[in-house]
Amino acid sequence: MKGATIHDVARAADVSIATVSRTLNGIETVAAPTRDRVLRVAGELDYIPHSAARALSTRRTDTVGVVLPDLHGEFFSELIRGIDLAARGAGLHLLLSSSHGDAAEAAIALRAMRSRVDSIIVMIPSASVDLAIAAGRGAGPMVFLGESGCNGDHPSFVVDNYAGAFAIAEHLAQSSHRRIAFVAGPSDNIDARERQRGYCAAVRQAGAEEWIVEGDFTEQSGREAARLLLSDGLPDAVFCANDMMAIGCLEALRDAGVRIPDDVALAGFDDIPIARYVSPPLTTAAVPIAEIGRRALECCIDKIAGRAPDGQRVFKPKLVIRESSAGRTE
Amino acid sequence: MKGATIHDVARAADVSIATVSRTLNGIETVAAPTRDRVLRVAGELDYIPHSAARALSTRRTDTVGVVLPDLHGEFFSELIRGIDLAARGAGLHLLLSSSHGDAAEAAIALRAMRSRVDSIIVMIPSASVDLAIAAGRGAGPMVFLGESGCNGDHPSFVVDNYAGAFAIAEHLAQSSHRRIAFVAGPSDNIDARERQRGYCAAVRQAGAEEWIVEGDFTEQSGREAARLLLSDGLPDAVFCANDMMAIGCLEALRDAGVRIPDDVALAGFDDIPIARYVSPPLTTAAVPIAEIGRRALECCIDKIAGRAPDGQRVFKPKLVIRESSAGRTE
DNA sequence: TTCGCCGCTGTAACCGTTTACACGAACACG
DNA sequence: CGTGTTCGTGTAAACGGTTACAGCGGCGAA
Repeated sequence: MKGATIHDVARAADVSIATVSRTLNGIETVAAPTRDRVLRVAGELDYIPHSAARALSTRRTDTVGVVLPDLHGEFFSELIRGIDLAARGAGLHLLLSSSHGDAAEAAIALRAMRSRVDSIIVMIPSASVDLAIAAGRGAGPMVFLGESGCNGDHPSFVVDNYAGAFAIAEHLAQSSHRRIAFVAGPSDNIDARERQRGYCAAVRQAGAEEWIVEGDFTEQSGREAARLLLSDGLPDAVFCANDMMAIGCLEALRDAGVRIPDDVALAGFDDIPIARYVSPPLTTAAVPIAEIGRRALECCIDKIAGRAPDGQRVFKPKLVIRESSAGRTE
Repeated sequence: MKGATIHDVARAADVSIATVSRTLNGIETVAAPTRDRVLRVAGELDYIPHSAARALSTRRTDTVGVVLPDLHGEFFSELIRGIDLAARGAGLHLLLSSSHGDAAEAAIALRAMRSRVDSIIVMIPSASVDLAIAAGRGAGPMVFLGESGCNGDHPSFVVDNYAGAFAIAEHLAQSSHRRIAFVAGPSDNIDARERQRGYCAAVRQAGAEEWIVEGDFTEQSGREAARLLLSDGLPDAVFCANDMMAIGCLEALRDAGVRIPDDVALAGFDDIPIARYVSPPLTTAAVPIAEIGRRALECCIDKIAGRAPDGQRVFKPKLVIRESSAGRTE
């Protein structure tokens, strides 16, 4: 009931614990008959090596830590799925933690993971990444998700937010929308800032004016932005810095009787699965979320093995045009 | 760089490792000046006890394992969020694993968790739960999610699928829909079977006929069910065994020019977040997913502490009527 | 025969904690 | 001034593996 130990196996197979260990780890030369006997006995006793004991001895845990700002919603679900896929393929375990957007909480989570993992995938929402780097020190190689300000001395997976946002804003401008509003993300979020930069550049290029409304990536803030726009006089198009805000915006505009895309065109960013289901389906910049997760985990594996260089891997989002912006043709 | 050990702290504070251990664990009587000195030194060295060593010694890992059929989509995201919330509140870590719906894979995951966790939350999709129970043996108390056939010798959190489905079908029947089709879930899934039973009872009570179409809980299967219904002649209402299928159904019907709820009323089950966003918003049976996750983890804590009885905790879903079924009033 | 080598196996040290037990000092009490 | 108690601390034995090193039998070559 209490789990067989290596000593139990050794006794039952009439060998020493060293031989059992060698057999089970596949390494070194163990005589065939001995090996077979050990394997048989281990199977019969349902022996599983105690992971803590092994970790203590080998300094490896076969576990990767994952620290995300939140676990809620489509985006993170998709990310975790990609990470899990790669992890189970490599026989690694996943230790999960969320920081609720708080850098201090993230630091605590990272510290707590120190001896529990071989490597860490971390996504820090705000620009204050130094705290995290300090906290994660000693927990093995760290891999960053998102533009995080670590200056190239760690691997990081980033999205080309500027290019994606530029493409979206350009697309909106091409459909003869002159007045294009932008609902921004949190000001301390680098991804959000880059998207705003892309928007500004495209709008300027099209000879239109910048029109920026505050937001914080939540559906609720999208709804509030829409109310503000409704009272200020509607633009021709609204570009929200992420899909969740676009959905909030969509609901509020629809409730106010605004037709999309006929009265106002709408676009988001990320291409979370919901984006296809809302009505009308949302134009957005598709980020390969699950693939980024998978690649990040593979990067951890490489880092643990000592290969894998530092520096950024940039993913360029794909413009996905759906009905929310495709209505007007002049 | 390599992480200070308890010996380093002991040496620096000029005490024995036993005193350091006692100080840091808060227990026993350590003289105040000694305690202060140890704490100060530990802080200066940024000492964090090695979790594997501690686990080996105490046989506790402060970690709870979570094994789910999948990590994809709204339902599991919400569930994990609830679990995480409770876990971080209790200072516990989360070891995550998905079984991809395969009972054998779930068993592997459970075995691998044996010495890594103090307790396990497990959701087994199919009825074959015995394999899992055998595999999880020795990994601490197990808590089940969903109707799983463990006959009361473990705690389990289940939804009253029968009552929820009955309520939905009754609601559809009350709106003078006579011909109500049911899109079923996988036949080896107990939740799905119970929902079907609830549907059948309500339809029989209303004096209508049973009309069952196959499905497997995926959006795709919902779409196929809709095509079948379109070719067989449409019913007055369609009740899908979960929201994802209802969404697939909705899309396919809408594409075919069917108006919802005017031509056909539609309902799902679960109340995943998307259900509110689709157009028209979906009538469904609301399951408190995140709360179930939270309660399951709290149950793990209680089980570890030796309290917490076995047996089922039943959650009764709440009927949520939205536009997809609210159209017709005769 | 003797020596060296090789293939296989066992012994024991180590990984970093917790904790039962022993021990010494201080102190109250008869 | 012994003796028993209490308080604070140290010593050492677990916990369950991995692995360097030693040992041993058999075999080929000198």
